[in-house]
Amino acid sequence: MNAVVKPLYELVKNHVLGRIRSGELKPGARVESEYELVRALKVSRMTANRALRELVQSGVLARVPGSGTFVADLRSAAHPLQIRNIAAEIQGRGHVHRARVMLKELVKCPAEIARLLGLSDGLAFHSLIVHHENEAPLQVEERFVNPFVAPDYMSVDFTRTTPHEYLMAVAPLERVEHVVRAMAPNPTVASLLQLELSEPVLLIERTTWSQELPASFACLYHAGSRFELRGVFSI
Amino acid sequence: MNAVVKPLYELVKNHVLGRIRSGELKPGARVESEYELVRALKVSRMTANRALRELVQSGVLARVPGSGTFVADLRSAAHPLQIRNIAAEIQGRGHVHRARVMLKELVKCPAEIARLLGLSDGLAFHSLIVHHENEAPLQVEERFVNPFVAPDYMSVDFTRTTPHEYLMAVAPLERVEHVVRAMAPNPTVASLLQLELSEPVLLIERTTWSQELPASFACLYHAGSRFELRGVFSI
DNA sequence: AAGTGGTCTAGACCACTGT
DNA sequence: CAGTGGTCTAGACCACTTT
Repeated sequence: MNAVVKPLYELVKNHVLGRIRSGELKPGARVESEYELVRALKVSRMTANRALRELVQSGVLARVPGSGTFVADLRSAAHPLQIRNIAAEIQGRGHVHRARVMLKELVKCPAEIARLLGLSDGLAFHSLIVHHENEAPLQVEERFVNPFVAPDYMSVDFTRTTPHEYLMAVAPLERVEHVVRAMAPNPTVASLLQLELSEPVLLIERTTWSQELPASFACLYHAGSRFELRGVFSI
Repeated sequence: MNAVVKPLYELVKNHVLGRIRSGELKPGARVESEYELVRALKVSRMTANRALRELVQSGVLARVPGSGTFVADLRSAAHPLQIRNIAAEIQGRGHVHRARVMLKELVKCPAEIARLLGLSDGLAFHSLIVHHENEAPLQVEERFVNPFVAPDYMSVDFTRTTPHEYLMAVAPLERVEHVVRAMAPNPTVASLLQLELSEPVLLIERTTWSQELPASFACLYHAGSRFELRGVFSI
């Protein structure tokens, strides 16, 4: 096993995250000041500062100069610019990612998707996975994969590797296309995300190309109340 | 007035970004080491380190311990959230765009927005416009504008020029930040979009910077059933 | 061996908030 | 006024990659 030596600022982050996870600190509650962390954890102020700054960056905390640091209203954020995978996203927030594999099969897929993936026989790998953040369902990922691009897809353990990670490894992405929309969930998605049918869902449809071939088509469903997309442009 | 003093690490980031934007540094190219930046820009190593670390975080650079810092390969040619002009969008589909100006006023804006726009007195221009496609409401645009960036905002005829067009004309964009989410509409938005309260809405919150200043904050509401965001990445 | 990134410290000055 | 966050410095030690 790897005896992982965590950086000090990670320990500081975990100290704060622990108090939030345990319920001791609710959204809006005040967090220790940098000097309090310095005294309590015997770290330098720069280390405490980095820990708090990164927790702000990942959306866990909010800071008000001259006033204090507070627990942010819990809402997930993702970065469409970096095509990150959901597991890294969740772990970056210091939370636990768990994937539940609901389906993993070879199917004759709908005609529209067969056409999108350029499959003459319509046969594609199909997976349905629910990604959890701290045991709360965050994303339902339904994916159709081109067998010619990723022939070993069925033998991957998706509780350890996300489909996205696997696809990136076997066939580097050339092109990604996204469609984002707001919609009401269908009963299956609502149930998997533990939502009422009236609660809006943010859907990202993602098509990827690799080796000059359409590689996969994914529908990523998220609870509107627990997920947001963030992006930055700079010129 | 707003005498903006940029943090040193921002200047370091801009130094590197400038060399990338100009084309001097291509993806894969080596960037100055931390010590080189220390010597060249007369900053401390911690400052150079923070600048480079944040550029890694935003996907611009990649670092290899023991080796060096490099321009990241995966650059998005287009953003999922393209800077779109709703009027051009609609006209591009061969349809008729019409804007109804519901509000155009100078207001004391909410504290959070005043902070975002860097307004000490909290006074900002405020507009509320409904954009129609062939007489059907497509987007509700609520916008707060920094008077220091666009002092003539109140005299613009928004039935002829969109706020976005006007802002682009008077002050070229430097940076845009987006947050996208799915939500249920509030009664005002539902009524303006002619929606049931149960129909999901796609909200884009957009903050723009110009001339080194926060220029505007906009909430763009769209009927989930009539609007989607599209984007492409290429490598 | 020299260079590089990763981390950490113990100070410092500033602007702002709250009392 | 004391407390807070925001930034910055000039050192330091370490593990790693490159030469």
